Amino acid sequence: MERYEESQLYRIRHSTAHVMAQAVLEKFPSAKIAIGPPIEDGFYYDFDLPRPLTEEDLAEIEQRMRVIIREGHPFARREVSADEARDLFQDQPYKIELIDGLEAGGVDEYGEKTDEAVVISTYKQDTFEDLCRGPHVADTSEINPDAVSITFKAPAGAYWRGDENREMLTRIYGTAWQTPDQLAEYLELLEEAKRRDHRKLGQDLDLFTFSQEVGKGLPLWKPKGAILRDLLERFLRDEQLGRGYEPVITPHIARVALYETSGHYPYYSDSQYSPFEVEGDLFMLKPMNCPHHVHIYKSELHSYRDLPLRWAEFGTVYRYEKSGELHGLTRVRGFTQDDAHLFVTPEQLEEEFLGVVDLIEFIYNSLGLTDYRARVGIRDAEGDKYVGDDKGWALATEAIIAAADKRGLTYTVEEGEAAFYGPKLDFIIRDALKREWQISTVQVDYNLPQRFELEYVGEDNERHQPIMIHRALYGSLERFVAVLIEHYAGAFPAWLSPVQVRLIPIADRHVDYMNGVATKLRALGFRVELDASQGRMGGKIREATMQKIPWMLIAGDRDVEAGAVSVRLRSGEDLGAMPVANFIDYARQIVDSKSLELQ
RNA sequence: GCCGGCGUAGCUCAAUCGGCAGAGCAACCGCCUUGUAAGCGGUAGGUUAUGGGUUCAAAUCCCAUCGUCGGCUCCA
Repeated sequence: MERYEESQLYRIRHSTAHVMAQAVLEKFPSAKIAIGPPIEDGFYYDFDLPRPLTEEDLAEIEQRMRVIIREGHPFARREVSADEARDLFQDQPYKIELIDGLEAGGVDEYGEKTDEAVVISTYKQDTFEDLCRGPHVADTSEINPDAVSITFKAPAGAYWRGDENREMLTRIYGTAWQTPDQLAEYLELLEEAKRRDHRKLGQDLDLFTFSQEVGKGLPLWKPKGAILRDLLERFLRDEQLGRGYEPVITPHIARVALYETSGHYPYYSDSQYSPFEVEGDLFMLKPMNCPHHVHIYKSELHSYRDLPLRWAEFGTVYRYEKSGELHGLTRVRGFTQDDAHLFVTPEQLEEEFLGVVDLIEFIYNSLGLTDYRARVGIRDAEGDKYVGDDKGWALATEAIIAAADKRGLTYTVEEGEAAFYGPKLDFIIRDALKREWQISTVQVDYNLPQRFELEYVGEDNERHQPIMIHRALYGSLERFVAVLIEHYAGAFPAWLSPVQVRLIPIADRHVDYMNGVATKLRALGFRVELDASQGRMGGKIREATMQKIPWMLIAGDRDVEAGAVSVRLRSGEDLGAMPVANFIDYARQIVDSKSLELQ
């Protein structure tokens, strides 16, 4: 496949960014320009502007861009010396800073390191010349003015060079495509994402809520959301039991000293809540479960015959997130991990690691999350944020890559993505809208066992150090539920639906019959609601459909007489009348098999 | 945390230039007794996020705080 960076679309977007900068400078001649690269699905350009932008400004700039594009200006490249460049951009302090950097050969305009000899080049279209390494289209006529938009997304603040200690600039986002149809399709995708937004569906479907008085970033699970989450927990818990895991339970606070030993405290101090004093000792809310589990291990002497130990806990942890970073259920200040720690011998490492990968893939497939990729996160060169010796890191990294290869996973290796105590294998799923979410993680850890002096007695009667595998499949339940809500657009598979069956009597005289059906279904474990409210059947069908309830069972005189129900699916499909017993057989099969379909 | 937008009934939204806070849905009460995506009528629901200021008069203008949305950054 053609690399995005080499595609025509990339050049179009990069060039449109320049056109936008020209239009902005025409409107605000005193504006300072920073950088304007193409990004996934579009581009942006950062400006230092004399005043905040309004919607009218954006519309005006967009119109001006179309005019510039239609005029058909060529993009002219030229190479300049650093001094020439400084002269050219003497009124542009951000460009000067970039030029200085380029001259030093350190970084390119994206702030990335480069070893190549740096050639400073500019591109000029019409009246606008920008420091840029390109590439660009040959002429603005290659841009379709009707496939460009900058009004589709609000401008936003962005720090110069992403550094929160530097100037706050105004970032204008744009998108550009080759045809207006592609633009329309993209905008439609954004609309669909809005419709699927878990925050909106969470409210519409009564799953969860937030309260200012409780505190931001602290989700409150309503009954329908709680049952959904509980079903996911039960599903995994049962599966884990069948795979030799044992549950453990640990409290929500611990002494600060625990995290000093584990090494978490210094490394993650800015995402932890302030410690509090209890009887002269410092405690804190637990930011992670592993040190607790480690101490369960330490509570007795283990034999190699005990290993592997697989201990799992749905452990709630608390981490400080800056207020501006909170987002629905995906970024919260307290969340529950489906955490587990495996204590293994070196000989068991690969098999146990593969066992975790197998569980991950089983869960994904069960939920219809079939589009995912793996990522091996290793430490980066500098590495002052890591603990442990090189030998342990090398062993752990080799083990992960060997296991991933054996499993036949396609994966990428990315530097700087490791945990502070070890390398890891992450699973990233793509949801129904092709958005990526990092969900599962498996980590190999030689360090915590060392820091906590864990041991087991080997066959040789000597003390040995076990290796720990940290793993989470859902990651955080909150976040996972959010991803599922958006993936399914709120229409959960029947086994996960908070309400599986809505009973709709056609007239009041059918309510008694429906009560009997409800009792029968509930006794079999179905989650059932009877809509005995005033109103027409049509309205009740509409209501149940909007609540995305899988099955609507409707009964009037004909059904009562026949001991039947008329079955309608949320998709609108009418399965017609069937004896209640037949519906039960059919629905049980769908639910028990965790089918992703309703028939 | 920072930049910008927004905050009106449980939900979705209206209220012209600063001039009587309103509608639909939901809730509640009735009527209708219904056959596959909204039957009809009524009742109730508000310190317009909070606090201060300007004004004869503030949902509307100004300041602060809180929340929220879009980003930046980070995410064991």
